[in-house]
Amino acid sequence: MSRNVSASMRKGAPVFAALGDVTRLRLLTKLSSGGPLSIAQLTDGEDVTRQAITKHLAVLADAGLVRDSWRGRERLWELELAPLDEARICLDLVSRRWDERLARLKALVEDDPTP
Amino acid sequence: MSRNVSASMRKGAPVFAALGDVTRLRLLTKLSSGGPLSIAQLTDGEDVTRQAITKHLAVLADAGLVRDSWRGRERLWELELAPLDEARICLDLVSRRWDERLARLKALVEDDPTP
DNA sequence: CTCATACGCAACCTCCTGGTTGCCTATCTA
DNA sequence: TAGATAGGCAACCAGGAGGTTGCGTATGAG
Repeated sequence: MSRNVSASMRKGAPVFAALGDVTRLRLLTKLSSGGPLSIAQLTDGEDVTRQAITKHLAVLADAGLVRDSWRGRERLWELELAPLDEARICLDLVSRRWDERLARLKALVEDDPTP
Repeated sequence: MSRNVSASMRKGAPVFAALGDVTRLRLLTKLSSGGPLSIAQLTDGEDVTRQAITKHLAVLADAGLVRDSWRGRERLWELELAPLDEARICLDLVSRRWDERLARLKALVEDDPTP
């Protein structure tokens, strides 16, 4: 296990899709160092509407990358690291297979002085 | 350097976007262990048209994730690892900031027996 | 109590994405 | 040389993504 490529991909793809937008990445970095932040706080500095930010947060939440909670009239958002690790695993999977293939090729060339 | 968050994000976002599709991820894993492969070979086993695969490859190429070369009438595609590393850096950046923040909070609580 | 603030919901718009089909060209092979 | 194979190009389509505006409702502050 952990070698199940197709499962790792199915987990990774939605996360990557969520990460594939500059605005959303910016939101994540804000959250990574900024504690739980309200939508208004997250919108601040961005050049799109609060509604747009809300939608982006929904996308991130669908991918499991953020979690929300209410405090009074504020909706606070917090980072969730687990999916990021999942994504990293997915990247490593591809990189490792590539390295293994290179090693295999190298072995073929070196270890075989023609039969 | 390497601490420039916004630059890392601008590099990472297009890569993530390219990775955010199961078909494309599958293509990458095929390429990661399968040497340079032709479009026909990459289409084989997939449940979409050759044209669709061609478009996916174009997206991957735009993100720098694959490279192509011609051999006769075949167009061969090969994996390119560099952008994957870029993506990993981007993930690490977020994770690290999060960890640093946690450490900061912990220090605040522990090191401060109320003034 | 009143008003500003923080947010949700819904409608709407435009543009991109993923996919298809049809047709045409180049190359390999029998 | 004829036919199969590998691929490009262009048109087309449905649906989703990202964004906006307008309006309504809680909650907090003065």
